[in-house]
Amino acid sequence: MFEFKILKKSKKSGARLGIMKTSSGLVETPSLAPVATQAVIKTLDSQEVKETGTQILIANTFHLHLKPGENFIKEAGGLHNFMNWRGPLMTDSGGFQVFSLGFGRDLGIGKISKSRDEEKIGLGSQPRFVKITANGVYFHSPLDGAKLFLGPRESIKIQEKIGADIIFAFDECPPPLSSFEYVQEAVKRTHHWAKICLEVKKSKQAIFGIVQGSKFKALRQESARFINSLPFDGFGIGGDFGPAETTTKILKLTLPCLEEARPRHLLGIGHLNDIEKVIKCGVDLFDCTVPTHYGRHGVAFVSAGKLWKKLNLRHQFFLKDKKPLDSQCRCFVCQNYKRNYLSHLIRAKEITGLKLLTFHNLFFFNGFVAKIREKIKNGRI
RNA sequence: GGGUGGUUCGCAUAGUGGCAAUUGCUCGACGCUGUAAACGUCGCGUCCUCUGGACUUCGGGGGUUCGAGUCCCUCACCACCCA
Repeated sequence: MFEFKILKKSKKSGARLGIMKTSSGLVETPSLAPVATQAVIKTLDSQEVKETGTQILIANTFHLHLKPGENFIKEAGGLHNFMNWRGPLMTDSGGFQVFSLGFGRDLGIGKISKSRDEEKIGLGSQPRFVKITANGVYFHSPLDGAKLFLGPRESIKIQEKIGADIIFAFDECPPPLSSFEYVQEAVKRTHHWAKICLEVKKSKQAIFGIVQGSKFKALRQESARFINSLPFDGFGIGGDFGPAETTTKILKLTLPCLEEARPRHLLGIGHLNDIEKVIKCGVDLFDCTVPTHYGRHGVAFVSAGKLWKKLNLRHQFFLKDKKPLDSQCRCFVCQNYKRNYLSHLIRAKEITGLKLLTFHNLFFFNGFVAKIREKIKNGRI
């Protein structure tokens, strides 16, 4: 069962307020999907994740295939039972690992352009440790080096066994330093794979097709039109969008090529700076590791008047700071603990420190998005 | 009193005669956007005109040597063993 209902469309921007119905419950959109790569939000249990206001999680096909393996999850009663998360779940297809374990690893870069880097990836380039072919991708397991192959058929089979409510088509996430020609080929592969994913899927899970095209407007639009022509339940928009300032430009050109009635999930974008901007472009869902990842690295996102700021609790300075992490925040961390203690825990590498910051950051991000939903409702954006 | 081993960057360590000198931790700075991520990169004697240069270092003092953290003598301290 899968439905998406748009409750309100903004008159001031492309923002939409909606409800996504899945077999496991509702998701108010726009929403953040925190990243539970290994069927867990690192440091938190499912009950705690719920208490952060999280409505939907995204787990990872590639990593769960390696460990514990989809068959174990299936035998455990599917991902929901396995991890005791009763709400909506998605699985990413493994397409991001084509990048992160491939060119991302080779070049030591993330998927977002940092500057106007020169294009280093030309047509026909291959990463060192990953081989990309027309039918799929050969990987080496980051756990033990074992060879493995993942293509559209494999990814879908695995995702069916894992059993999330929403699954993603297998795609290739091209690196930000790609040339036009390289991305063009990657988009072709992704489109070819998208069709296969739809053909082989037998389950009743919802499936989202992924739009690629990097920073190239023509490719983005072509990809959006193509993916839109296929009977996907929703859309993922992946890859990079060039330097920060071009992200919204590209989204504004891409999203109108997608049927309005189907939800759009922006893959892997969700710094606080980006969230409102992308929602105004018409994004309904997005996932991002920033709140959890930064939390474990000692950084808390907190209110600063109407805005926000980052606090790096690793700094000794905070050992003298007796204020709550965020005096405007109603989460249990901010109700019960002070910055001096949190800083101590982080500096002492205590696991509870990582947990408390993870909890707060997720609570903060979810609250941040909830406020944006309010703004759409009230016609303020 | 005798013997043996030790004394190197905040701590712990590596150092064969050519070293401002290893590694780990601590400390500091920075970075993390579909998680190879409780992680990574860099710095950590002093100073400077800082992709390089100058100066001062390896418990103290003396010696051998072109050159000593490394060899010799001596003193101090620490550890263990024997009285």
